[in-house]
Amino acid sequence: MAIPKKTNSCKACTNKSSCFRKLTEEQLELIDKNRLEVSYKKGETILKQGSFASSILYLKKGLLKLYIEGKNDKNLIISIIPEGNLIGLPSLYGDPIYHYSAMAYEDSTICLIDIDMFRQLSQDNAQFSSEVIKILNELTIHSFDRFFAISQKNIPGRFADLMICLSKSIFKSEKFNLPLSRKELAELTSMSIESLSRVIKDFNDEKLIRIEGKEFEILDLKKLQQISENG
Amino acid sequence: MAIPKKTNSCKACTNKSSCFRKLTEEQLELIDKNRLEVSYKKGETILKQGSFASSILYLKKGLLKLYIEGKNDKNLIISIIPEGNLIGLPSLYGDPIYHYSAMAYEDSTICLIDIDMFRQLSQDNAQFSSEVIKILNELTIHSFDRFFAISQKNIPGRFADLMICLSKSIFKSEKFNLPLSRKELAELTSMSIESLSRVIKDFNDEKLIRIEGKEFEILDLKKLQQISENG
DNA sequence: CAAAAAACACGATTTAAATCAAGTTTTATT
DNA sequence: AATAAAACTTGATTTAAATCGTGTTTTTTG
Repeated sequence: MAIPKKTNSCKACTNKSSCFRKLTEEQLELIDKNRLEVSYKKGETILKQGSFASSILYLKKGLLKLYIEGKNDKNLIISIIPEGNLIGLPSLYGDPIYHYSAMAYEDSTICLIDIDMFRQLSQDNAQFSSEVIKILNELTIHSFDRFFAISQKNIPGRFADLMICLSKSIFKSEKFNLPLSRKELAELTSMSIESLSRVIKDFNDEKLIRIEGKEFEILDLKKLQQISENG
Repeated sequence: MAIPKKTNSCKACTNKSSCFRKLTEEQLELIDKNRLEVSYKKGETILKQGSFASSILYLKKGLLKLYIEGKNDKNLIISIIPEGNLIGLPSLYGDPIYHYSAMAYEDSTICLIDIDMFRQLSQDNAQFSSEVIKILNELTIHSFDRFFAISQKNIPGRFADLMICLSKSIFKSEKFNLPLSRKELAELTSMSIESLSRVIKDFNDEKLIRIEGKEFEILDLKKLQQISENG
């Protein structure tokens, strides 16, 4: 974890989370004054499941995974989070501990916002509060989708699902650079590394995708969607 | 669906959801005046995934399942809901459709609360709003747990998990009557009916549980927890 | 209450995917 | 740049769990 430092201001932050747009200028300034900005290197742990939830985190720059830690290295990735998103909201009210861990997939910049201040803002500003609910609900719905795919679909279906999700929801492009190892991709789709390797080869051979190292490109979205549906 | 009728008042409702306790008397009366009370028979569909979210539902009496509908009868049960709980909150802000279906496991009574009124109350009453967030977060955390169990644990582990969850979270007793068919229990644990049948037999033989028809009793919680951990 | 249908149990067989094994490529380290 | 280590690929084998087949019990219905 690097030494805290601040750059820019919340007001000037171009990709801020939708809920912050609901704040008054004074409220945004309050956050700005009290936030801490921290840099993490690729692979560093940002949040540890089970620790006290003292902050809501804002991912200013980078890419990370949220995951549940189980026994014997059995991890379950809840979600991939691109920049502009909040982390830790499920700990805002209720049990004041973090329910998942977070790890940086690439070098990332995080703003730490004191959770009590965040709570106070949700009490003072109903618009902000309902936007927070909206964000929470989007995470819930997204995790239901993942839940469904992982528990009901076969290997090609799950991988097609992942490709579509990355392209549409995360990178918003049919071509993207994904800084994940095969091990991490396997974890993401709940399959073994070998099965992942095979499905990549198959999809490459059938020209559904083009994967070279960390370079991904969707070639046949229609067919991928079909595989996702039937799988 | 039966003809709407009302019994008692919200004020007198003994097992009301925690968020309603945060309302003023006037606000609670407002709900009371505008709510509809509907009865459902066992097996009836209460909510249909994909339909317009016009109400937040309150389960006054009964037991139901929330589930995601997939293709080819591939359903995924999100959660079992005992009385006193709200249904449809993930549709409060954001996409105004229901993201899951709900079916009555036993004869149930539901209060329908207009979603716009519910939204208005969350705008007017910050305490209410934060309690709603708390409830949403509990659902999220609970579904993460289920997510993890189903995607990472083997059959005995998943079934032990279910038994512990039913006993501790739903029925709050080591003895309970569960009005579910084997098919529904199988759906709940993402396994085939035959596998479920076998694990029930095994657990019965090993005296971990006593299951006779719909009568369930936990006999050896310690061992169940061990199986859940290792599975 | 009898007949039909549905739910359930359980052994045999199949199958999807994990594990194992061995080689190759890429990345990191001295 | 040479060596070691890690990451990745690919085929062979194993295995957990699904499916299939059949008999039994329970529930529903005319």
